[in-house]
Amino acid sequence: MIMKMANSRSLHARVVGEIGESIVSGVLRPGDALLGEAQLAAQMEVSRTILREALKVLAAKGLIETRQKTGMRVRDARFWNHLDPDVLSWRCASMPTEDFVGKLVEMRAIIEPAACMAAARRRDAAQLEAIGAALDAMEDAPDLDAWAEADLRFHEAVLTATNNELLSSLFSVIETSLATFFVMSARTAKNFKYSLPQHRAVYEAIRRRRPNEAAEAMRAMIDDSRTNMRKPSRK
Amino acid sequence: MIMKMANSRSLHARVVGEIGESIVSGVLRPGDALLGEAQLAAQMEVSRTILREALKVLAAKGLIETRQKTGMRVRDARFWNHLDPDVLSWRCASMPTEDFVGKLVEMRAIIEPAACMAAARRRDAAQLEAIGAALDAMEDAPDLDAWAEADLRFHEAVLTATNNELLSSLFSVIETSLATFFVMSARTAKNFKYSLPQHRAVYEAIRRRRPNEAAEAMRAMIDDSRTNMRKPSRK
DNA sequence: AGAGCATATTTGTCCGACAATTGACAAGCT
DNA sequence: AGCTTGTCAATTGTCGGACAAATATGCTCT
Repeated sequence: MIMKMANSRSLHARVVGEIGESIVSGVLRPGDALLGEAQLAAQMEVSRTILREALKVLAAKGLIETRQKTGMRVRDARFWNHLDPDVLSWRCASMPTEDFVGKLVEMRAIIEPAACMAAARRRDAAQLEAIGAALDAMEDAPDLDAWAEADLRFHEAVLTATNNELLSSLFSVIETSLATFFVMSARTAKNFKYSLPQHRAVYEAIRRRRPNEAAEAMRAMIDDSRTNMRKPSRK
Repeated sequence: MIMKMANSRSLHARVVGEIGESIVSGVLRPGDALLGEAQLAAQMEVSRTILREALKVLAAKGLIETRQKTGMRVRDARFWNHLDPDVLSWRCASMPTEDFVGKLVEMRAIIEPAACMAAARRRDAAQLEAIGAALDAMEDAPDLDAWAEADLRFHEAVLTATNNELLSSLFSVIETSLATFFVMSARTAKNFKYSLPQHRAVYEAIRRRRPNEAAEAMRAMIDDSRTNMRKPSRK
């Protein structure tokens, strides 16, 4: 009686997740040798075929390297695709370090104001509408979950409105940063809409096609959330 | 007599490259259905096992999705991991469009000044030394190839000096952008060192720990390279 | 002791088989 | 007729075994 239903994902997805998380979270350190394919497959209770599919995916993300006879080793962190959505989420699976949260916020502070500027210049009507719809959903959000969902949609819509898919691909970073922020500030669930005016300011600046104002409004919003995240550690 | 040596890479790497490039370059359009695994494997002259390893990697990059019974389809471009080093390089394999080059430069203009600022604040002695070494190599470069190699190292060293691995992971974008620039400006191979003073200015600002000066110097350098890239199309 | 060789171990590749999923179609019921 | 239901078939998902290729290790011979 095996309870495989723990994760409904396909087998190889489960294996990728387990090993990937072990590596990114530091259980397996760079330079460590993974046991051979055969033993690893047995330990995970999958066939070698499936394990190898998973290993190829991890290798594509830069997490491991494999050479014949020597076996597989965890690569040094500087080779990892840190921007890969999976790598990011694995990194936050076990409560992210304060250090990492700081790096996420730094990325937001670099990306989002610049994205607002680009969006204010190049957004079309439909893209503005998408941002507005997210803003409305934030305003009508009955609880923190609904707010969080709409908030993510807002920031994604802004990225999309830049019409630069390289920029919008960075949404996974913003997503991870915001998700972390939500769990860290869950206790202050009472007035979770406090940042609505700031979001509205961003929307208005983009609507009126004012790049500098949009960037400035976004910068203010990020600064604000930065200080709000420091509060818990101050107590 | 099969000439497999065309690409010395392993089989699955070759398959990943071929299919990935077909998708990213537009030969296969989003929504297109790939033939079944069996036929595809036969067409590529590899076993289904190898093909499947390749497909999993492509799926991990967001390029394809696979469902039972339906088969495999190319996903919409908005799901692609545009920042994945492989995806970036595939995109430039067949002469990148002017539109894409513009997006690459926009990314540089966002990332690198911010990175210079962070590097000026947080770099340690060894990281400064790495930047300086790359600068020296640029100065001593005998030809364009040596210059290009040192130039890449310079920008990578700056990214590394930010001590934010998320930021340094964006090097693949800068790398692609610079590589494109080198091939587009190959004709002006005579005075290929014209940007040396600008690089030196960046180095000096980082050495003296002047964030704003460093960012400004980098901005000037990017603006300059932007105009130099427009020249060919002006004629 | 050093160079070269034999060997064993590990990954790379291939094959054939069966299970699971699910779109499509046909049959039957209301 | 329209809807439901059940069967079928096509495709991916998973498995195990087999052999090839590469190479670290240790042995042998000089």
